[in-house]
Amino acid sequence: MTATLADVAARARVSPATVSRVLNGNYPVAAATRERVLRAVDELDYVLNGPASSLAAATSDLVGILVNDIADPFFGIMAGAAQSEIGGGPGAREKLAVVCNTGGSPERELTYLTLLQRQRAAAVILTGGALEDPGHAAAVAAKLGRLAEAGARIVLCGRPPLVLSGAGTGVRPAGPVAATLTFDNRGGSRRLTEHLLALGHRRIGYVAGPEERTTTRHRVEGHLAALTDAGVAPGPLVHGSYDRRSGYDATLELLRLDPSLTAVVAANDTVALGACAALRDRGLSIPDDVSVAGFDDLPFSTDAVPALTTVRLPLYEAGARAGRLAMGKEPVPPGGIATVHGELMVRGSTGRTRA
Amino acid sequence: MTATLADVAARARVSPATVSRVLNGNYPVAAATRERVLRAVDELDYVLNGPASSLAAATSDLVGILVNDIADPFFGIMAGAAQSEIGGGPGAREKLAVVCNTGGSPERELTYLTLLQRQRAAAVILTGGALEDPGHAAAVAAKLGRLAEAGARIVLCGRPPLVLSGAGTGVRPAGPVAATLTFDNRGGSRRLTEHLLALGHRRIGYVAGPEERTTTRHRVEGHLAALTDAGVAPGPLVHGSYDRRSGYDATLELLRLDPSLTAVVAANDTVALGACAALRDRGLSIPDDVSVAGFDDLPFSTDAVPALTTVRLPLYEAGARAGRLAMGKEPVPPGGIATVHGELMVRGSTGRTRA
DNA sequence: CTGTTAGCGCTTTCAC
DNA sequence: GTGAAAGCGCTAACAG
Repeated sequence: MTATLADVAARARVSPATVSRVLNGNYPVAAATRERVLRAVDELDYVLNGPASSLAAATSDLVGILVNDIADPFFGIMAGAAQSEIGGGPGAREKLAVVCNTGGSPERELTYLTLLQRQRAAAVILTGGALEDPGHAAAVAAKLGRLAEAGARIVLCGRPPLVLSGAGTGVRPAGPVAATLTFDNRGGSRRLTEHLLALGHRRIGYVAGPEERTTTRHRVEGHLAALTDAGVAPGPLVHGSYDRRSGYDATLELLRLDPSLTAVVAANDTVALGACAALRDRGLSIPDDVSVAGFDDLPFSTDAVPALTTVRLPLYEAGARAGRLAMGKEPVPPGGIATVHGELMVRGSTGRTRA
Repeated sequence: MTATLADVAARARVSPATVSRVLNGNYPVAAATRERVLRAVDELDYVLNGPASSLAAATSDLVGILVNDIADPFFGIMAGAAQSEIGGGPGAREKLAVVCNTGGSPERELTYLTLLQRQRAAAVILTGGALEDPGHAAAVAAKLGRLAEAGARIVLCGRPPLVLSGAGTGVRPAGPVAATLTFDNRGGSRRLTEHLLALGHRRIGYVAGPEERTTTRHRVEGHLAALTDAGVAPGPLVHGSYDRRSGYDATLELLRLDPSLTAVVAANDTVALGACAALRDRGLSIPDDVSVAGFDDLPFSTDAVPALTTVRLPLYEAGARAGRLAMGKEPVPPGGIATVHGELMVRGSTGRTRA
């Protein structure tokens, strides 16, 4: 039914090998021959058989991008940026950049990794925070090891460096991960809280992300570090998921735990939006009664009313860089690890405490 | 290096054929034998070679989901829902649901379709509005035809039915598309504008989406139909892209074209957010001076201040259904086409015109 | 620059 | 219920 490379060869009166060579463009072929082959391809409406070529070449043109939540622009922005650097690059053989949504589930993360391994993926990019469960971390590390062995380039984006288990003896190889782009969640969070402290806030509630996640922990740590340095006692802290509903509920709980709160720091912008809604519903004005701050600086944060004070993470740039790293189009940073810093964006949702 | 099926066979002291059979679970194998094979698989840490198996079986377990903008939750929600119905279904052989971001570019849409065809994808889901360029539409239809011929199940989600070219003679096959889930953009838009008319608005500006897109046209048509029925003259209309920036700029332009506007209808919620920002910056209050309405009812719309009046599209449900349809887990609707309706959500951003 | 020759690792009749 | 054998369609040496 479908035309094969042999059909093309016959029609162009050349050998299959020659057809393969012009298709892959990785070998000198006479212009006239190439012309003839290309015409035959066109006339037969021929499309290369991916599985066959992957099998023979022992590598595929699939690049997997794992995200925790595809409906969250935090991941969408990174994934889209990475994809734009991978797909349709002129010259090189077209790569198929695909995003896989783990939904934050460890099992699905492992399943996707296996599926990608099965497809002999050329590269895998893991985005966003990791689960801190040791068992799962080991399983992921092992899977990545096998992927890397099979030739896949592994890139971490917005995720802390892989901690290699075993004796921590001096110099050791970078492990299976080719490059890591880690976000300075701790530092960003710290600066954010320092900003609040500078505005006079002393009773600060914290709506944290899901427990056992690196992102959650690092942001909390930065917050606490700022408080400690200032000699201010930590306010109430409630965990939740990364959605507005969770921000809403958690803020209500925070208010219950400490009605004298003057500021709420949220795990991210989405959560902060929920926090704002809860405060409004309680009749509190932002920032006059309570200041609110988020994290990430997603596009909608500017449009919140009042606009959200937050920490801007260069998600697009980081995603694009991860994509280039995965393609080997950019040199790996020294030590294999680069830290991406956030920028404090002070906007209307935070203000001085009342006199 | 990597273990092959033959290795597993040797270790389990059975033939490769038997290993294949237990792995695919599509053939009777003695319990004891299966047990032995599974153990060998485990011990060798064996992972099936996808390309090899796809080549031999002439079909792969890849399912592609095409989206116009992965950073837009409109697509993220649908894609995530579809993926959850496809990936990791117990029993059946694990499928790899992957999302491909076209960025709204026709070339990339075609490229991804070719890449998916090359991989011998088991199914392809196209989400969101289509470009109305006849040439491109024909190219896409042709590609889908070839994909379908090769055994891929094609599902359209949130996209109008494929119009088959050629003589429109009576009964004709459904074409390459197995099922179409189309959104009633026209109807939803119409009800939204009727709502505005009922509130007394007569000068309504419209921020439309990108030109030459089905979604854009249908929403505009519904809006105009409502106006026509009410004998109200259309207000100014400006085209833009589906982002907040575009909504901001377009709204300013609308205000310039007609300073007496009392309402602005936006192409979608994101655009509406930009519109709100523009109005506020102009010192106009919502909805006292100008009412604003969006479309889609994305999660953040409830949190806008005031909360956005919009048309709720059941994106998650539609995406999930598309996923099931792609897997053949759900019967195809009669005629292959099902219309998904939107629900008018009246919230704070629209109000009566001033007396 | 081009043709020949082996497989790549798996599935699938067809026998037993 | 299990094994043997013949490819699936392509790439990659290796010659020429």
